[in-house]
Amino acid sequence: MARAQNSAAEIKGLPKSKSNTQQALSILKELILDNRLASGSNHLESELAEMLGMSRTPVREATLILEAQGLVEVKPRHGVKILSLSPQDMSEIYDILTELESLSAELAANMGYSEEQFQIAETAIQKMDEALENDDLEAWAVADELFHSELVRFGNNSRIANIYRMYSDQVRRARKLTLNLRPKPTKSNDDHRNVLNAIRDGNASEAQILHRAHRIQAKKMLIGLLEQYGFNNV
Amino acid sequence: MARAQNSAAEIKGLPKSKSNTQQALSILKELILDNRLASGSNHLESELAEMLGMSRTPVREATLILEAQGLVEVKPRHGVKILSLSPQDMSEIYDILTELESLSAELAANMGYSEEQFQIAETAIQKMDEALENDDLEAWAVADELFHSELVRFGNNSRIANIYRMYSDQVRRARKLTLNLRPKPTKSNDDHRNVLNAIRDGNASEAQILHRAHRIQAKKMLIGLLEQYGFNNV
DNA sequence: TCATACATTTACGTATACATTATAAAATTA
DNA sequence: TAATTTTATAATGTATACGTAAATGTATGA
Repeated sequence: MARAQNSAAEIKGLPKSKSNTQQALSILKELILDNRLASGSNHLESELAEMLGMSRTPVREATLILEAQGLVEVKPRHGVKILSLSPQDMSEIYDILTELESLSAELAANMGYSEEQFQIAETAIQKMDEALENDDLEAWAVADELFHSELVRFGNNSRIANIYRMYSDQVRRARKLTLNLRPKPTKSNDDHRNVLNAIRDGNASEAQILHRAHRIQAKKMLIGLLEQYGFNNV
Repeated sequence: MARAQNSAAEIKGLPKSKSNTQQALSILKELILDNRLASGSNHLESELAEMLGMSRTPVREATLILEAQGLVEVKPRHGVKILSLSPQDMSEIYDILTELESLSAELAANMGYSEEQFQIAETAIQKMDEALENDDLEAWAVADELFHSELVRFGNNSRIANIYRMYSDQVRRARKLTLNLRPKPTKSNDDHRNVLNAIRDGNASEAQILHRAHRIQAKKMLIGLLEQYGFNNV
């Protein structure tokens, strides 16, 4: 049955044939983030394997990795449980990202990057402006995410980048729900610009303080919405 | 060959028979942290499987988890590579822990714990004092670690606790090397006491600031030693 | 001698078979 | 009926078989 090798890729129309384990990983992640695998639900290995058109082995490996990343819990005999994202969970994640991104901003300011290296971040900010003018919140969210990931990259701490990557999926998941409920993020754009300028100027503590403030603000807004609209188990 | 089930446990004399995957995980972790699997070295799955007295399957699962935790890198055809802990790596880890522990201190101060709940932390500090009097650095390190883990527990953020757990192994690894080189940690004890008092008093920003300062100090010392004594690849 | 093509080896990725064991259902007893 | 034991079921954990492909070695020709 080695012919089933690429079936999952074929079904999903994914680009290239990574290993089945990697495919299972990204597909499952996608399903979880889209809430097509509902939070709190349990799924047997064999069930997932069948769904993905591969054997249990790669699925099992994928779930173990997902567990290490905090997206699921593997409960022997109950299948893998999709963990939920309560406001409490989001609060935890936001707190962590606030600290680590702010630190990144601080580190970035001390790195002394050249103007050229700010290109992507600069573009991201511009795109956010454009998106706002066009009332295209989707595009805004994408650009916003790009800015944040650039910031983390500037921090030059690979472990922070890993942690960020780990949680960014879940942040995206929460954001998806609140994107159309939140006020127009005009202030966000200003915040970003100020942070970037502080980094440019090599003003580490300013960069850190500004970014932290921005994050705390964003958290308050998001958690408020999640609670208000009762997304208790996303 | 299902009789090989517990052989690994038997060999190592471990407590109970968790799954082989879990055993492989903890044994490998131990070997890595003790540097008995040298940093930078590569090991084939089959080699590790034989060493642990089990088949490739659980070993493979364990290495995937270890990879997700950042201790190894799985390189197809080259085996799993034991990642090294350069001063740069330790610097990254310390930076992260500094932020997250300081945040924990801040959160802890806002939680309003009762005196009773500080029991363990209080004991830890006392043990650190005793250990210093007896010049027992091992005992000091154990108590110090206990204090830090209590602090993280107080923060009441399960994800921070996870991250902390993930890196604490590596911190221990580095500390092992520097424990006898560092100056007597008398100031550390004072620092801890002050942080705990600030938490007691519900003084969040003070707790945060004190702990951050403590951490930054510790980092400077540790990294300095690592560089000075040339532990470039622990 | 060097480069290139071809053959060989071997480690990995995956499927599958099987052993183990937790759960639930059934049966027994008080 | 309720509690307890037994049995059956089914899902997991593990071993193993095997195809595939990467890395290495070998041979050939320039």
